[in-house]
Amino acid sequence: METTQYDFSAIEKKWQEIWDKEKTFQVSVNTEQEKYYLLEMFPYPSGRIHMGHVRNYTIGDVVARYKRMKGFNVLHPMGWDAFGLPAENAAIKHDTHPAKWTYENIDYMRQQLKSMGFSYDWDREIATCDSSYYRWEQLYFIKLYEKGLVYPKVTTVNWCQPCQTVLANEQVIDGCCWRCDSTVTPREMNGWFFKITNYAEELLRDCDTLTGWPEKVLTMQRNWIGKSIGARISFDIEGLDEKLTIFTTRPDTIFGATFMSIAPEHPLIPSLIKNYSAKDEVTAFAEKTRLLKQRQKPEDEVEKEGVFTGAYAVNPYTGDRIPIYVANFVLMEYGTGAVMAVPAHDQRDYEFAKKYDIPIKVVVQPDGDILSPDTMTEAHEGDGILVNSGEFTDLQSAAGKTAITQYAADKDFGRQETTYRLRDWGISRQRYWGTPIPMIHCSSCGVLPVPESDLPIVLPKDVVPDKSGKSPLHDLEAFFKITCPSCGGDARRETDTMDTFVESSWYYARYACPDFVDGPLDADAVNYWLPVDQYIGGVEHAILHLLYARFFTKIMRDLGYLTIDEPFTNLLTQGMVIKDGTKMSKSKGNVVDPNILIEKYGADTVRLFSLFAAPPERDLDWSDKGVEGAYRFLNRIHRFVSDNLKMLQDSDAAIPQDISDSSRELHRKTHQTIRKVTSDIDPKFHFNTAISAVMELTNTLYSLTGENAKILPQPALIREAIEAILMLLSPMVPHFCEELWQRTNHKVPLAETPWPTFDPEAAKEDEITLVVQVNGKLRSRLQVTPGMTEDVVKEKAMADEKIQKFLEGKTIRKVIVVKNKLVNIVV
RNA sequence: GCGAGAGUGGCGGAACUGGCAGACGCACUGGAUUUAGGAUCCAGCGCACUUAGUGUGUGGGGGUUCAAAUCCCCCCUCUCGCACCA
Repeated sequence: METTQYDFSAIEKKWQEIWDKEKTFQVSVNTEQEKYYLLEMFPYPSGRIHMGHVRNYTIGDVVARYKRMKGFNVLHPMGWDAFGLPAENAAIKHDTHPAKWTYENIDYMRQQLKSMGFSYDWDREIATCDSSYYRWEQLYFIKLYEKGLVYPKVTTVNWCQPCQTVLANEQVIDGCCWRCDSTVTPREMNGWFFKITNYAEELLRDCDTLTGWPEKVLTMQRNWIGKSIGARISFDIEGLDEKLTIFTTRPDTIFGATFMSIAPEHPLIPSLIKNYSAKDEVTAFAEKTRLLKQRQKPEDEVEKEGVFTGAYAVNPYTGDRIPIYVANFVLMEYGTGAVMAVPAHDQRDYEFAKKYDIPIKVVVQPDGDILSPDTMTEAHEGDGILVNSGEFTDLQSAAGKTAITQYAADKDFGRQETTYRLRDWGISRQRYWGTPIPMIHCSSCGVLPVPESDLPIVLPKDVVPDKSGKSPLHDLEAFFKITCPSCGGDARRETDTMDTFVESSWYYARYACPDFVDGPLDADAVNYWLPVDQYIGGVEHAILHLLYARFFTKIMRDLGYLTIDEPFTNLLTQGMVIKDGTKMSKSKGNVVDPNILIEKYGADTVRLFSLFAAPPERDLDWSDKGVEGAYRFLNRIHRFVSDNLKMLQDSDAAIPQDISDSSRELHRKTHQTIRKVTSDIDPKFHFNTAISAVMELTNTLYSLTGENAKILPQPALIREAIEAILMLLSPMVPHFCEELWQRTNHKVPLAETPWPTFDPEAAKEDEITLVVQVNGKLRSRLQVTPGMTEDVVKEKAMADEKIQKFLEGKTIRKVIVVKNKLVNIVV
């Protein structure tokens, strides 16, 4: 039983040791050689690798090994996204320290990755929780603070009283804490922000340069940035000195504004309702809405509601009095928190107006239609010709927008404005296991940065988070009690830590120079290796991580550490690994443990199946039977090599001049396979079809040498075919191929062997099958030599017996000949 | 609701620029080998029928074309993302 199956565990162990010992994949800057930087998203050290990692890293490894064979100097590093909340939770649960938990996980997972045979330069390994890494992040922070790109701001956060901590939005479930289930309350807190909005325009514009990114990801990023061009217009408020400023993308509809809606949090509310008899009602409504917003699930569709404030704005174009409402659908965070409402041309405003019996005024008439407030059943949001719009009447929407905005600018009550949905990046976390924020609060000097010479601010390791969930830093005097670097008085160190997305925003650059001590980045190394030529990871990071990383690249560039504008030239977002129709998860009990598979079939089989089952960007449906098929295929090659070892070891056998038909057939198939596999991998990454091509070659090899074969191909050609198989598969199943390569008497390992090239002459078919159709229906096939003239082909096709049958008694109207492909006879 | 992507055998998936639909693998069926099982090898395998053949077939309907999985229009379903963004 064992005799027919190859000994993968011995083979894999042997080659992993060789790669480790000889540092096969260690690289350094070499300006003589073209570089290729391949990067997969680094993992969070959660404990053990899962099938998603296996797939991601296998895809990357194939590309890295392939590019190496193509002669590139390939940088292929690996590291750990090692800060984060799970470590704190695990520490609390298992009564240990986050650092211990994290480093133990790293050790275990490193060994797991090694057992998969990935071609990493392990000398460049990074753990972001190491102060030699995050110290540079603290430096960036200070430099950005000095440039005004980092600033403190008080915002509303999700606060859980029992847990004594801020929760991220994702950790609030139905308005309650995910951990203790108590109600989350909004709380005003001071936090640090990165001014990513300063880069909104560049981040948007440069999307157009990312031609190697999936359109889907770019679309998501563009939507997230959410640029819109419109007008900012100030309305007078009756009886008040203050103005009500709104943002609109439809200034052309301003003559149709019949009310104003403002957000429940709008700061003007108290002045507006000051003399209003029903002001308590307004306050109550605003309060209620604000609370409701906290609770509500994002997918809930809430009915539009509002309340009149008793105040009126004045339309600067018409002089009309416009009632001001507080409305539950207006967001304080976007635009100015106030909107002019045009029920005739905005669906939300339409619904609101119908509900509260507010007049509807049509100011845009669509082509070939006449709208009337009495008959319309929904808002007309499209373009048209302006009506009832004073001097702007009869303009097209687009022209109207410009003219109306210009008028406001001339009269100084408005201007054109561009807004973005993107908001500044709040990076403060009230947690322990993260990079300390290098700032100081002094009662006399205010807020000031830690002097650069005092960096790094090392996260103290002699404390442990306790069950309260509160970060121990907040109470650790030894940490926070310091003297002010400016006045020498008592001061308090910032005890918040940074969002872990900060670490992953620049790790790709640090890999170029992981041991550099004179600064975050070594210019020579970074200029040589960056940008990343190919980045591979899950699509779930399409916005957050990838946007932050792009932002950080621009920041590092503006700080003078880099010269590139974008970090990742090409991006591949691989699909999920699913089983039985759903994502693998513990709760569904459909998790496949890579360790068990490696034990049973070996890493090469696991790699092969992850590549074969689906193209990378699609979801991969895990199938235990399919894994066996992959294993079977490797054994099939192994058996062929073992059975013909003597012949295959004869490296002197030359390809004879006069080769037999079966030799020619094998020779041709070999070169066709090299051509197909190469074009499938580069640039398409279609490993599944590449593998199937090698399977075909293997099948050809078996059928030409099997019992039914009349004349065996000559040994040199059999050796050529096996060599091709091993070279072509070596990026995918490296241990297996190296071993057989060595056994067949090759002295230089495959890792140092160039990728094979195909001989076009050898790949050329000397006979092709020509399809003959009558009226587009397949009726016959002809074996012909390539390159026949049209006339000869026509004649041959007409003469065919089967075709004759279909032509009988019919008139031939037309004959179409597609060279070397088909003949279609129309009757 | 808006945006993006996808619908092909029993299953995973192939099919370059419109030109033989279903490569390759899995499952299944038959045969060989074997004491047996496993492993291996050979053959078959979209569906239907009157089965040497013919018809039909790529979510549904229409269209362009000598020729459509592929291009155009309408519809249906699924997945993902955004979701009161003014």
